[in-house]
Amino acid sequence: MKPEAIKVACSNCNLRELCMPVGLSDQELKRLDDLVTVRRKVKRGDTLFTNGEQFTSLYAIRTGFFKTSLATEDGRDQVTGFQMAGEIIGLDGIVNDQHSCDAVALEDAEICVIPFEQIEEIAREVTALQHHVHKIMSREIVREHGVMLLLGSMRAEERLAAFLLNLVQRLHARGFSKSELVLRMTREEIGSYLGLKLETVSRTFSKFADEGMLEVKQRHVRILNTEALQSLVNSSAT
Amino acid sequence: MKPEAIKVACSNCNLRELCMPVGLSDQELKRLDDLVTVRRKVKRGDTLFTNGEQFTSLYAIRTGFFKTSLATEDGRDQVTGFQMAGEIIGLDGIVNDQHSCDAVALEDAEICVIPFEQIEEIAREVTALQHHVHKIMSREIVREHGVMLLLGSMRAEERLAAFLLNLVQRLHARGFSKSELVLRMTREEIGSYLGLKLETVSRTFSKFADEGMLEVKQRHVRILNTEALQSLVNSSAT
DNA sequence: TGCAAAGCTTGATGTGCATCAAGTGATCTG
DNA sequence: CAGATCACTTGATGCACATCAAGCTTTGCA
Repeated sequence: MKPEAIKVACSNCNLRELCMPVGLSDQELKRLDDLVTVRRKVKRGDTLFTNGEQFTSLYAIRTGFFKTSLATEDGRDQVTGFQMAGEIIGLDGIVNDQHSCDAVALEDAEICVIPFEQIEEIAREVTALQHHVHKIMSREIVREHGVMLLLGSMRAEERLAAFLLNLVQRLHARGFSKSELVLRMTREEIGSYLGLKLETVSRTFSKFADEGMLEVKQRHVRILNTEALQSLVNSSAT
Repeated sequence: MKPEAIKVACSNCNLRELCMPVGLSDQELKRLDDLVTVRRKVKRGDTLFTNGEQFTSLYAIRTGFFKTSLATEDGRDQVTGFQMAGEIIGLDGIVNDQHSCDAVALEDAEICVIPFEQIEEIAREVTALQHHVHKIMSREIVREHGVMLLLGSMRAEERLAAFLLNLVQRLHARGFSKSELVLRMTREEIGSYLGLKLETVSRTFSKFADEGMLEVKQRHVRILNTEALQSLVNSSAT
């Protein structure tokens, strides 16, 4: 079955309100359906795009889980984000017409391919889409500010607590539990994102478990004391 | 003299090519002139906008130097960037219609106020402006990826070297020296940006000077060995 | 212009996280 | 399903940077 054979339309997508503007007229919705013509499956471990690759499209995640990361010639590797259903990736590619990071699926995923030229074309006509695109990009900028705060001023425990709370909050917004989650990434990937070594991540998980804040079984995490985690995050700074 | 009394127009601004799209027709340029109707002076130490303040406009820096920073209730303070002439600030405010960081002038500055609603309106008609706005936001996202790499994986010397090279490169693009610069910010602000304490910043400056890579007299810095700094940045990662 | 405050440097000491290392438990694959 | 690989945990040790402290220089303001 060719990808085109799947009925692809934003108007009947149950993730629409996550990745597209709401409150559109029927006519505007119809315009929107022109945006997405191709869906693509990405297997776990495969890349959606890589650094240096030509930029043509943004990608809306329908299912699955991604990481984006930056690799330098000298062997550094920084995970810049983890993305889940309803989130948009690829914004880094706009400025130079080529992607500047890698996007790798951490579990089997399905994504909507949204050619950026079409986004711009339709955004000129549909004000709500135009504004939505601006908001998505602004949101990413603000998110990264938060990561800078985390990397620049927090200690290991605070970083991991903030990370877990953020993850669970986003999952909750998608209908999952407020307190239980399955990590899709390794300790090393968490560490890379948080500016820590994998051993430190592991130790901190153990410490949280010892203190009764978490239950940790490999990648299964249950949060037992959200408040305690929260107060770790906004506590004691210099 | 009221601000309006100053002749304000992008079409005859010598910074145009830094903050606005190039290659426009005369008619498009005329449209662009509608964008900026107000210039504002900001004294050193004054804020251009603050966290929580309603978002209405982006700001193009004509002269002067700014820092943006994030302050949390618990006393953390993270400098998220330093901005100079030709750069645009305020993008953080779009997503929630209010600013999420503070922008403070580090020297007397003059900025162009660009109401965001007008940007969106004109961007619908002038494709080049639309694309330009997207690029500016994407560039900021990519820049922050770089900062994440720095904060997440570099040691103190590497961070400071990367910081200095970035600053001097941006200044050079504005016609200043490739090797000499005057820092507009304190050691503490540099430290906040780089995730270091001011003492560490100071010591690292001294170390670079001892090794003959820099000449440092307070805020006056002369780079004596760019290559050495550069090779520090892309060296020895784990 | 003179004093206070702010900014910077440098030294001594402490500590949070990295590094090195070894072993166990999960997961993949032929 | 057996062996190999990968992921994770935990302990011992080391080091880069933070912290604490003191003195110096520059800047700003009465």
